[in-house]
Amino acid sequence: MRYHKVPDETIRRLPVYLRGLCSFPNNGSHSISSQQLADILHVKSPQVRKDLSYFGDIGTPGVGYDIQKLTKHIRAILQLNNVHCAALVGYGNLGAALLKYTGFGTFCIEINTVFEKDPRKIGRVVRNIKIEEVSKISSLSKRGISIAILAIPAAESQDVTDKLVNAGVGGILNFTSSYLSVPANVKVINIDIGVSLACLPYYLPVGA
Amino acid sequence: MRYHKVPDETIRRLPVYLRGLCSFPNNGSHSISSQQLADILHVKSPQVRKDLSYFGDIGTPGVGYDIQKLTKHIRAILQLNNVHCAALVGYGNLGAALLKYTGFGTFCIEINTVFEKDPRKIGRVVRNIKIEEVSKISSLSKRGISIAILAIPAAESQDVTDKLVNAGVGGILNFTSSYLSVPANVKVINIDIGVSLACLPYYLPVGA
DNA sequence: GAAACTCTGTGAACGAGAACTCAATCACGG
DNA sequence: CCGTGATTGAGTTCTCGTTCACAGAGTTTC
Ligand SMILES: NC(=O)c1ccc[n+]([C@@H]2O[C@H](COP(=O)([O-])OP(=O)(O)OC[C@H]3O[C@@H](n4cnc5c(N)ncnc54)[C@H](O)[C@@H]3O)[C@@H](O)[C@H]2O)c1
Ligand SMILES: NC(=O)c1ccc[n+]([C@@H]2O[C@H](COP(=O)([O-])OP(=O)(O)OC[C@H]3O[C@@H](n4cnc5c(N)ncnc54)[C@H](O)[C@@H]3O)[C@@H](O)[C@H]2O)c1
Repeated sequence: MRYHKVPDETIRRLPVYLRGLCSFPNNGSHSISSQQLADILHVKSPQVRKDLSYFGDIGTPGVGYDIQKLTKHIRAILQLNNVHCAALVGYGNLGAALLKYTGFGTFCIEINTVFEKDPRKIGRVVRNIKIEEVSKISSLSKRGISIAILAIPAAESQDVTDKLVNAGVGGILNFTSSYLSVPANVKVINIDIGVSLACLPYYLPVGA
Repeated sequence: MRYHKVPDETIRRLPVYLRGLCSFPNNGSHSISSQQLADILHVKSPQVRKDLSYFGDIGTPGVGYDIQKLTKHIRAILQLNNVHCAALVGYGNLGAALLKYTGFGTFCIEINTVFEKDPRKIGRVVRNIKIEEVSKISSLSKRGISIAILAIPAAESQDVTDKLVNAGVGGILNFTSSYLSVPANVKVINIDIGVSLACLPYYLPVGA
């Protein structure tokens, strides 16, 4: 399923809608209006309608959106209907935290592969996953894994990225502070915690 | 120092510029052009000039930007000239990773306070920081701490946020998946790892 | 010291995304 | 089966941010 031209911002909101729908109190009614959805998620209701309208007529005028149908529809758009396996590269401070986290299941994503460079960590088993050495990255395509999470030092990131791309990985979540150079058909999403934190002082009252 | 009207996007790029300047090979030349800076950071050169021009004449035509002067200037804009102490709330998987991380020093930010709810963790000392109980949050204003990092379960986030705001905190880095309701003078920056990860499958080739 | 060259700063054009508005649509009750 | 009320979907406007283009300031060269 691919659609004409959908803003990236819309895609970013879809998982948020999904989470909102899950937590919506299922008191009798089977449907939810764009206004109710907007209230939960703290966006405006025209925003919700516009976002959803990119993907065809999902709602019914006068009623709203059928909760189950909408949920399934959003999952289909995001390709979250079947479980996606993801590979974690770098089992350090951050990598360990991500691996222990169980919340990605909401989005049908499961880390089931871990790569490391440090020989002392290779071979260890965490949450039933055996930590493998980085050279095994090339086997990702065979295993049908096309999502990777990068949690290694910045200096090594481009090198490992190239290996991931060669192994057929199509989406990378990058916690590194480096810019990753990838072919056009590979999607990188960056999370730069340091930069986000560094922005905060700007907004503080002067001298605080 | 406060400026007329600067786009949030510009502020978000300033820490990136800062990091780029630090890593710029200091081979003889004391200055750097908007083009060179743009190349390092993978943005366009007019973007760099526009961003910097919001804050007055920093560069010199025909030459570029004096590296030292520019660095100091950006630090001043972001209020990163003196060290900011930050409080971490929640010493779980993610909190522990953040506390161990040493990279925030680049931006003059230092986590020096940790709050927990779990009695088994309270009192422990990590990296010379004694983990305190959440009720101590109210003492933050006395200690001159106005930045907090939220790494606790979503269910508790609004409650703790209210306490932080009452204690005079003006900036919150929120790793929780909840929307935080705060007064207008408090800045919240959200990092929702789950949502970022959930976006990736959309961009994969269909059926991958 | 003038001419040629380099690079900044900024107003103006452009584009993307958010918010607004309203006609078309559907459920429901009489 | 038609009128009423609710709510969607989409065309339009508005806002924000990026890109462009060029005038002007500074530097170097001869
Ligand atoms: N709180 C945080 O932990 C935090 C905050 C902001 C940014 N980051 C960024 O996230 C990344 C990871 O941070 P961290 O704190 O977990 O670092 P870390 O040093 O604790 O862990 C890095 C791990 O990657 C492994 N590694 C190194 N090179 C590798 C390679 N080529 N292939 C596979 N594994 C390799 C190391 O052995 C180590 O276990 C860094 O880029 C860091 O800047 C982390
Ligand atoms: N990889 C990750 O760890 C990850 C990924 C995505 C999102 N998150 C989000 O980050 C947050 C923290 O995740 P985590 O994995 O570290 O969870 P965690 O359960 O490991 O840690 C939470 C910690 O917060 C403490 N806590 C609970 N209530 C508190 C309160 N009121 N005051 C102070 N401390 C309190 C708990 O005692 C615990 O130590 C969650 O909201 C989670 O959804 C984490």
